Amino acid sequence: MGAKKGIRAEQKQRTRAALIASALKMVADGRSFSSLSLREVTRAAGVVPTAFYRHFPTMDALGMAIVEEALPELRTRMRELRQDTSNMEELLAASVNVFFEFVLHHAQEFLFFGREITGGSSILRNTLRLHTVRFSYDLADDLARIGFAAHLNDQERFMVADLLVRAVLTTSQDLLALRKNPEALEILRFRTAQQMRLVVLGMLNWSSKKLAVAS
Amino acid sequence: MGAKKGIRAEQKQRTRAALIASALKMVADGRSFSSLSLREVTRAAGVVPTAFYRHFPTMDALGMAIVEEALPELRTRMRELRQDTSNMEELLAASVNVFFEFVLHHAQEFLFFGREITGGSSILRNTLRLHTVRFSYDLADDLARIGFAAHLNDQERFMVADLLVRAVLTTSQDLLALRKNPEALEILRFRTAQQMRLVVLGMLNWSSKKLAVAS
DNA sequence: TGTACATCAGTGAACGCGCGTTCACTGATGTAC
DNA sequence: TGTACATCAGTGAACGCGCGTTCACTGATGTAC
Repeated sequence: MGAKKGIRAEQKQRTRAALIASALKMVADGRSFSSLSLREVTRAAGVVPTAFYRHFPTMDALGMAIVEEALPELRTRMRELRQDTSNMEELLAASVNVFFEFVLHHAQEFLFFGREITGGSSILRNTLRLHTVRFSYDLADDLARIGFAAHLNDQERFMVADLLVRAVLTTSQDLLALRKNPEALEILRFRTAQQMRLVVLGMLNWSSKKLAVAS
Repeated sequence: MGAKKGIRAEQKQRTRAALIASALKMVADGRSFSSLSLREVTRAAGVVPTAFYRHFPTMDALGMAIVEEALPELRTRMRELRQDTSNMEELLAASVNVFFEFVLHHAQEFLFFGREITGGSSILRNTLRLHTVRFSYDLADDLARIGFAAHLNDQERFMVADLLVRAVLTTSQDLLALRKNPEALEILRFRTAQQMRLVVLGMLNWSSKKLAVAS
């Protein structure tokens, strides 16, 4: 690993990683990103405050770097998963499992995302929302391609995808809160899979007409 | 209004309201609650910093006061709504409408809730999560009572209620972002109602068995 | 390979500023008689 | 009603502290010849 970048470049990259790791750790420990000070972050990373500016112009820029390092990977992972599964029940289970594993393996990053998608920095907030909408567009595309949603129009497919994405993404915070409790984690995983199946059931029975149900 | 509390008590209550209003305004303007300083809040409220302690021991206590003043009211409102509607389609439309109106009329409070349910103060975060779960339990109860979900067991009814509550509550941030754009607001309202109808459709067709669908 | 110069990641002192909290206070409001 | 004392919401000075950012610097790494 690490091509012939030179000793200086390697060391710089190590410091950059330490700054990111320190900020992530503090947010994962319950702090909000917008209350972190540049001095705290550099102190935890073991460098002097002014060294920060060699890597990022502002704290927001550091936050953006965290987003861009994890979310594109999850996006690719979820799309690939949907390329080669033909059974709907398997697809649902696999989606929930891959998502849960990814979140658990990137726990600090997801605590950060969940916190900051509604957080105090508008640039971070908007970037995270944009990434979320991208997941929904991807899923809407795949729904059209796979064929289960052929009886829906584009707007309706996006509506379904948006609901699925929201339902799954909002579990990530609960998921991480239950990280140390395998039993509760299984209950959440089961319920999330049930909810996705419920949505898919609704989709399969969907018609644009109103429900003709009265009590 | 304002019984015989005495001049002093009235003035104290007015200052307290000014502190809450100042904090809400700053959060609604994009700040995160945990980055607000006690001095900022008192400055905006027009009192001296030390006057704060006559009303709240800490900033967190002020945040808790905001939660307890709005969420119980919404809870009551939603429960009452579900008491006397027998038509499912009407019930869905009315739920979305009442929720949207309530959020739009308590815009600052909901910007605060949406921000702080994942925010930096663990006591605020946990209190907001508790209130959310209460909404789900209420809805699960009502699903059992109304009778559309008689073929589901308790766990399944909670699962459905949890999905509906999440789906609706997570729109509140988008809703508020679109506050000044009636056209986009209508699109969101329409989509949210569609999503609730989709979930209800899934519920009506629910069976605990796996989906027997392959492409 | 050896030398002389350039680059630049990280240093450390210094700055002015807003912070939360303490404390003794003031003076209008409330109460006991 | 009038008086004398008690209460207490809000004041204002003071404190020590951590903050972001500036600046001139050092010395190891990189490069040109």
